[in-house]
Amino acid sequence: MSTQDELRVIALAEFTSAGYSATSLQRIAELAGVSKSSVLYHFTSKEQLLEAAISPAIDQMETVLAPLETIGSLGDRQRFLEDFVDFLLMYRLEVNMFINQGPSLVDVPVIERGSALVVRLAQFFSQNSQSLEENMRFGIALGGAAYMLCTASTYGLEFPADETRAALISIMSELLAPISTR
Amino acid sequence: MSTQDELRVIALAEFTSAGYSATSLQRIAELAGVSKSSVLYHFTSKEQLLEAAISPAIDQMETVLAPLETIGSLGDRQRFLEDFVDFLLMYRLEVNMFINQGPSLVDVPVIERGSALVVRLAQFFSQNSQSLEENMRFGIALGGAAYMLCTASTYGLEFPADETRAALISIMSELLAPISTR
DNA sequence: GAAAGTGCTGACCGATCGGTCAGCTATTGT
DNA sequence: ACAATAGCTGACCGATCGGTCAGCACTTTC
Repeated sequence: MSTQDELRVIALAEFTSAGYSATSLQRIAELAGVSKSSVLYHFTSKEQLLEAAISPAIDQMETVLAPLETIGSLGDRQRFLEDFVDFLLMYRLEVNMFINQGPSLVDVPVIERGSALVVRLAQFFSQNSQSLEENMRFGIALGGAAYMLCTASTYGLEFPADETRAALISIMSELLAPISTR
Repeated sequence: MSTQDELRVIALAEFTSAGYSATSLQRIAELAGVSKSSVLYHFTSKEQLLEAAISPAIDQMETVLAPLETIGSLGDRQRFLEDFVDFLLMYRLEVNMFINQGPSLVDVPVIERGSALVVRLAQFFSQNSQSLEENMRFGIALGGAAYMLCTASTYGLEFPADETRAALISIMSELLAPISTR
């Protein structure tokens, strides 16, 4: 793995566990075994390092959300939900970072791009409905999944991946059931 | 309201929205219209200000969790859930702070006190059970509620309090249903 | 009315922050 | 053989961080 990739991985892990502003470039450099100057050689600024760390996840989220408006049958919905859960599992660090620290990282372009996607997703799930409970179901499913997927590993709880996936699909489809069966 | 109380309220709001380490004492002082020295007169350190800001919530959580082990009937469980939801609503800023930033604030005494309470609560909901899905249901309910209660106000979504309460009780009791009806 | 205490302040401290820059070494292209 | 480029570094910069301290204004106590 190239130094640049290594730095991106290390930065993402630190940003997620300690918080973006609590993580110094010096700290990232030490964990990677290089100098702070080297970090700033590969990335022009701390903010650009953040962008590089989470933009692949936002790109993938864009792809996953692409077929959103064409969803028709219940099968489509189930398929979409599974794809979305797979996305959450694959990019759980980035998602957790975005969900938990996003509000404090406004004006970072990649964060705003992600926020727009979440808004679009939320609108789909609450379209033609002002129901408070349905909005809350969506928010709890999203925020809860993000929380669960990261604090589990933080607290040392290791779960088998496929079992986690099955449980997550089950819970989220239950949470969103009143919406998808309307 | 005394200056000390004002500082606590302002600090809590800033810590929650911008993050603990991203919030400077200077910023808190400016928002309160006093000098940074004045902040450090009322609170001996930034960490102690954090303690003062969220310890009332942890105290209340201790009170709410006190009857946990004596819960027997389904009525007890419903009553407990409602009390817990009321606690979440009353201290939503503190809970959000604790859930989202807790992992990065280890070794702060009040945070560890809160973590111990969450562990106790999680153990109650998963007692005599190693089921992954039940653990995830609890985590999603807790993390999702914390996320929803704060980002709702962050994104400008204002909901009537009693309706929010009813929806939250409904969703959480559904999420924890497989547990409480075992 | 002196003494003590409360609330608050500006000046100042060392440490650390993100970021710049000149220059070193090693590889690559011609 | 030589120039160019890539990767990386230490020295250094101004700004800001959390925190200390002497002292000011005002109120309370005796």
